[in-house]
Amino acid sequence: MPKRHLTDPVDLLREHGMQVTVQRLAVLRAVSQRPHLTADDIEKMVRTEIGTVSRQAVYDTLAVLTANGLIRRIQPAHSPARFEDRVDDNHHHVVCRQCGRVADVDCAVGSAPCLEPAHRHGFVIDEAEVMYWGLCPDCQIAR
Amino acid sequence: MPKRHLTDPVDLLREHGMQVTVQRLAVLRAVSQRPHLTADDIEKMVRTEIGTVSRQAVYDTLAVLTANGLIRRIQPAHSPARFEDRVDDNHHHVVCRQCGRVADVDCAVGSAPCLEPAHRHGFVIDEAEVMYWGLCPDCQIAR
DNA sequence: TCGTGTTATTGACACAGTCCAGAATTGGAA
DNA sequence: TTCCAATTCTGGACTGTGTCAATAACACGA
Repeated sequence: MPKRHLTDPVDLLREHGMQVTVQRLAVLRAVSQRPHLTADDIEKMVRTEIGTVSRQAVYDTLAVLTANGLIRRIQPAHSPARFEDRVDDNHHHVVCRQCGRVADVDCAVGSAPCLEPAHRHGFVIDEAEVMYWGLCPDCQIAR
Repeated sequence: MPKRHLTDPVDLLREHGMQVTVQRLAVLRAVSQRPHLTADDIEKMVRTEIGTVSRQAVYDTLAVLTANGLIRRIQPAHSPARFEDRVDDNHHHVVCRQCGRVADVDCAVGSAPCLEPAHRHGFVIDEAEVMYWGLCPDCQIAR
C-alpha cells in the first residue's frame, strides 16, 4: 500500500476536515499552477477545466481554503485580491504599478523583517506585511 | 509685512498651482486634524463644516491633493482608503484587524526598512510599504 | 468686472465582493 | 447500499467604494 504524499490535495482537504469536491480540487490546482491569480482568473480556469462553476462557489472555496491555511490571500491596493499556495513561510511581494503583476520576494533583512516597530501604540501585532512597489520588466520596456 | 508660515494651507495650494477653494481648505483641515480618516468620514466632516459638498468633490480633491503630494493615501486590505497629511517621512502603519483603526509607526530597523529584497525579479522598485496587523487596545479589551 | 480655465454638482455607472434562500451533493451511520 | 443531516453549490439581488461624463458654478488675473 503506497504511502500518499502529504501534499496530495485530497489528503490536504481531508486533514482539515473539509469535504473533497471537484471544485475545490480544481481551485487548489489553479492556485498552485499559477500563483497570484485573481478570483476572476481562478473562476475562468476552473470553468475551463470542469465545465461549470459559479462565482459564489469560487469565492466560498477560496474563503474556506484561506481560513484553513491551505492558501493565502494577498490584497495589493488598486487590485482585486490574489491567491497563492505558498504558505507557512515568511515571504513578501513586489507589485507592478502598471499592470498589477505580483512576484514573490524574500526580504534580505531576515526571516521576520521589521517585526519590531519603534512604538506599537498598545497594539498587539501578529504580522508584518511588506509590499514592494515598482515596475515589472515588461512594463519597463513598454515605456 | 509678516511672513506667512510655509505650511499655511492657502500657500500650500498656491505653491502647487492649485486654486484655493473652501472645499479644499476644509478637506486639508479635516485630514490634518484627524489623520487616517476615510473618504466618507472626510465628506461628513467637510459637510458639517461648510454646509454642503458633493461626494465627487471630495474624491476629486483628495485625488488632486494626493497627486501633488500634500496628502498621502493608504489603503489597507478590507478597508476603504484612508488619508493622512504626514508626508515626506518614511513611516508605516499598524492596522487593527477588528475595527480597522490605523496608527503611525516608525520602523525600528532603520529609515528605509526592507528596501532590499533578496530577488527583485527584474522589477525596478521605488517603494517599500510595511503594514503591521494586530489588535488595537480597545479591541483587546472587547475580547 | 469680465473672460477663461479650473473646480463642483448631479446622476449614472463600474467593479469586487457579499448575502440569501433553495437545490444539490457529500460523508458517515445503519 | 441507502438514507439522513450537514455541507456546499447555484443564481440573482444587493452593498460599498470609487469613477465617468456633462453641465453649472467658481476663482483669479487682466
